[in-house]
Amino acid sequence: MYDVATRAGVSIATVSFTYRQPHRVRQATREAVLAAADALGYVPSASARGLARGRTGSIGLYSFDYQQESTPAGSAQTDVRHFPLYVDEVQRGVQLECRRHGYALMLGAGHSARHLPDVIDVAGRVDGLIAFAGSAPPEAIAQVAKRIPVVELGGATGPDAHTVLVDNHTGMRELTDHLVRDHGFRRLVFIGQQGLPEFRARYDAFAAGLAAAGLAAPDPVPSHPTDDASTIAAVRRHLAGALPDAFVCSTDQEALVAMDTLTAAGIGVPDRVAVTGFDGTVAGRIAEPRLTTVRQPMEAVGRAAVRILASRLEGSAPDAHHAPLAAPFVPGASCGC
Amino acid sequence: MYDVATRAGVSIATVSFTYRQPHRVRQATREAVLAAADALGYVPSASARGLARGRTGSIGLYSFDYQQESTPAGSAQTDVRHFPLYVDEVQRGVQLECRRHGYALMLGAGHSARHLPDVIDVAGRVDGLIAFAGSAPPEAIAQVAKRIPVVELGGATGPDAHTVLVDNHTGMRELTDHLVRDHGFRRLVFIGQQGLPEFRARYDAFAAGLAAAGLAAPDPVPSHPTDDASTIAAVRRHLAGALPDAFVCSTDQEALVAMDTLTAAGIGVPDRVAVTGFDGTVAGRIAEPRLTTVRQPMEAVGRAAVRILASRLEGSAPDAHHAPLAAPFVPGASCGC
DNA sequence: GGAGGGGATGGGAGCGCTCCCATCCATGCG
DNA sequence: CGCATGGATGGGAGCGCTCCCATCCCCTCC
Repeated sequence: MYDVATRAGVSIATVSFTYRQPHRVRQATREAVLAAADALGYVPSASARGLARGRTGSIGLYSFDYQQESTPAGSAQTDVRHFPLYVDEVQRGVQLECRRHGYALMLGAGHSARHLPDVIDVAGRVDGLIAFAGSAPPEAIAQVAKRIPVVELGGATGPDAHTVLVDNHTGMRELTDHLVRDHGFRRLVFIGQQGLPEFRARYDAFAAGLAAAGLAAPDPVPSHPTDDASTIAAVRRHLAGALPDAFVCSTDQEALVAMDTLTAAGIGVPDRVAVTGFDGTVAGRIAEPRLTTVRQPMEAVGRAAVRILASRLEGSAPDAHHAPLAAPFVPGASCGC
Repeated sequence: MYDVATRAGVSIATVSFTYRQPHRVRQATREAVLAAADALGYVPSASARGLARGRTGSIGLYSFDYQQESTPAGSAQTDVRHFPLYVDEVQRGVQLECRRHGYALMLGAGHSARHLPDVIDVAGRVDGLIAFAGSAPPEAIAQVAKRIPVVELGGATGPDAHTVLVDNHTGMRELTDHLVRDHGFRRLVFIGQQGLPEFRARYDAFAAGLAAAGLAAPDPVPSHPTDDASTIAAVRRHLAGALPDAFVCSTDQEALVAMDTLTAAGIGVPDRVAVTGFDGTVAGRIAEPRLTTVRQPMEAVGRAAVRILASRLEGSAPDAHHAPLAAPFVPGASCGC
């Protein structure tokens, strides 16, 4: 910048103004500065700018560090890793909305190796942060939230905790009703973790559906969407005795793994047992059989998250309490339809 | 940091050392500092660090600003926009490899609205940049390349221009041979732009294939992968007279649009005309009919780009001249197979 | 022709952190 | 018991930019 100023015959303040408040600089001066910058190949330092302004102009997205390696070959869903997961589809929405608002997007992920930029690190680089609940320690997220606006996807709303509301209940209830009413299933097993509000909502809807049919809801069988081994174990546990009528999974990812596990064990889906998911990922859509699921508006979730941050950052009134986004039940073939 | 230092009863230098050179600080001191940081909810400023160190620890990815809006409903491939395109799949590779190396990833995109962070802007925030050829003005990329290492995907290699080499020729040649030899096609039309080296290589391979069969290669029909309208126009131009035997497209995206256009015009693919693509995107894989194409190792391309930057940034010797990545011919159903 | 105004420009103090040196302290040795 | 030695700290000068003020210059108006 000093060089540019020298070359243009102005002070560094003027160079700065040329970029930040162009209207305050005379046309001729502005052109001279830009010409000099061009000739010198001036690339402004975002670090310096960020330091001086106190804002970086970028938003961070912190997500899971899913498997680096591909699924072992041989499984029916081998290709699954090449299709966008829930996280990826939300990310797309975040990306698009960031562009629209003119924010750069900083990506980080945790839960694994050493060198990884952790959530605090990412937080230090951005004006606002979007994080998937469970991707980072809650304390860390809370700490960050005290400094910059944070949207925790799948988390709870609180004083300085924002989230994008999705109606997890209705779709799962419909799905459950469908299994019970239309298919006449009685023995349903629920697979999935209960750690996060959104997952609890899904189980609750499931349980409510069973209750409405006069059935007792079994406890959820623990499994974690990012840990396939846990899902496999959860399914295997039910292969011994009488097979249930259906495995209702908390996420598509788990449902796909479940289908794989069953198929590998020689148990046909949906012939001998139904499997359902939740999310509506591409992988589930092209799986064979096509997954019965509840489709979250993933891109919309990502976009909404950015909008919340943007309104926070720009001081404009937040969207008030927006209505939860709808997540419709989407019957596929994996339930036997 | 000042507060942390005060609270821990040390100087700010010691706080800094605690993070950057932990081994130089006595254990007890280190713990005191970390405890204070924790209690205070200290979030280090990456801007300040970046400014002081001269490096940010992040890598930038600059790509196309594809359509914000979804494809108009009603077309057979309506869903295509929801599947990862070439760019997305490369991005996945970049993301994964960045994580592995401990870099944060900064995303930017251009070619549209006003507020968008442009390539220079992104460049100012990172230590190294990966850009898709054609996503930003060549001069801008050249300018950036003078300051930080840049990998231009699909671009040419030069003095301070890196790129990831992909063998565009072999696969396209095989594809062409397949159409001519196995299907006996004679009238082939090539659709695609010629602006970038990789696209030229594809056309050249196509032309070489025809030449080997004693056929004259028609000039490529201009079309741009990110501008569906141009592709539609290119196809329509050939609907009047005798239909060609096949439309050989420069990218999957164009091939999908071509299929759509043909279907909409009542011309069955592959019954009345064959269509082929290039890239091997998910969208092509699940299209109906499944697209005959050449599959680029997209994730590997992204990973390789990061590795090149990493070696540049860390001073280690670059990978020497790596062999071009292979891009195999993948027959589908859209050619009539 | 001079005063008054307003826009254009320059000065300069930080922004929060890193890292080179200088300083200091605790040991071990003569 | 004094001194050399080496590791542990503190001081402080920037890193490149923004933006508040002060200054200056040119115009307009009386």
